[in-house]
Amino acid sequence: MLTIGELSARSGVAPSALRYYERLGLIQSRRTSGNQRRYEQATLRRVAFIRIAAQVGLSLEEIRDALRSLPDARTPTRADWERLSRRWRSRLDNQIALLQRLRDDLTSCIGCGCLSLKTCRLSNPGDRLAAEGPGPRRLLSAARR
Amino acid sequence: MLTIGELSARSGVAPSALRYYERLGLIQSRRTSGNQRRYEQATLRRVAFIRIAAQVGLSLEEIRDALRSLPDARTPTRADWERLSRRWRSRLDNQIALLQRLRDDLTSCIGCGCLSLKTCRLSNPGDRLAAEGPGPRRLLSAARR
DNA sequence: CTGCAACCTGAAGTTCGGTTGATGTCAAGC
DNA sequence: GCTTGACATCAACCGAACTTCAGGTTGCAG
Repeated sequence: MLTIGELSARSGVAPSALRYYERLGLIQSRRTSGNQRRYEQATLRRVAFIRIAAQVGLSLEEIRDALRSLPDARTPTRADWERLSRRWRSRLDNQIALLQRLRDDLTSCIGCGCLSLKTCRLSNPGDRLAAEGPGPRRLLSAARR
Repeated sequence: MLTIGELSARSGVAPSALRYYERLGLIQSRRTSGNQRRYEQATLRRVAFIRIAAQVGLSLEEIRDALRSLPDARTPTRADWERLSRRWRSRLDNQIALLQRLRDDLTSCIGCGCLSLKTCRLSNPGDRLAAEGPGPRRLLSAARR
C-alpha cells in the first residue's frame, strides 16, 4: 500500500495529477480510516501505462475506456477485450506509421542539406504527401478518432 | 494560389485553425487587394507537416521553430539545421520506441486473453516496466523535453 | 449592379490536462 | 500529547489549441 506521496515519487506524477486521474476514473484507491488514499503496488504500473499512452496522443478518456476492461473489471468478456485491443492496436500502428513517415522525411531532408530546395521533400509540393487526390486528409483522418 | 476555404478543404484543417497558425507564425499568406488570404500550393504540404508533428506530441511553438529554418529562411545555416533535425530525430525515435512498447504490451495482453491476471504483463506488477529501481520515471523522462 | 456566400478582424468562449490556493484534518516522531 | 509535514476537499486558475460570435467587407454568378 502506497500513500499518494509515495506513488507520486515513484511514478514521477504529481499528487494533483493522481487525484485528477482518480476523479476521471483512471485509477482507484482505498481510504484509511482518516480518509487518506492508499494505493496498491499495481497502481504504479497502471500509472506508467497511462503516462505512456497519454504521451503518444491518446486522450485520458480513451485511456480510461481502455483500462476499464482491464484488471478489476468483473467480467472482462474476452470478445470485448479483443475488440478494444484491436482498436487500440490499429490506432497505435497508425501513430507509429505517422511518426516513421515524419522521421523519414526529416532524414531525407538532412540528406539534401535543405540547401537545395528543389530536391527537398519537405519544401517540394510535388512529393507523395502533397495533394494526392483531395488532399492529405486521408492520411490524417486515419489516426485521430 | 488557394483561398483559405480551399486550403481548409484540401488539408482538412478548419479555416479558424489556419488563421490561428498564421498568427503563431507557422504559415504565411499573401493578401488580395481586398485583404483576403491567398496561399501557395506549398502551404498544403506545410500544413500536413504541422498536423502530423502536432499529432505526435510536438507543440505548435516547437513546430514553428523547426519550420522557421526551412523554406524561405534566408540563411538556413546547415549546421543549425542539422542540430535541429538531430533533436527532432531523437525525439521521434523516442516516441516511436514508446509506441512500439505500448503496442507490444497490448499484443502480449491479447495473447494472454487478460483472463489470467497472473501472467498478464499489463496487470502484473513484476514485469520489466514496473518499479525497476526507483520507478518508471527513467522510462518516461527520456521522451518528453 | 445586386445579392449572397465566403472572407475579414478582434474578443470572448471552450476543452483538455492539469496546478494552485484556501482551509481544514491526519498521523508519526519527539 | 503536541507539533509539523503530509494529506483531504473544493473552487479557481492556467496554457495550449482552437472555435464561436459579432459586426463588417469582398468577390463572383447571374
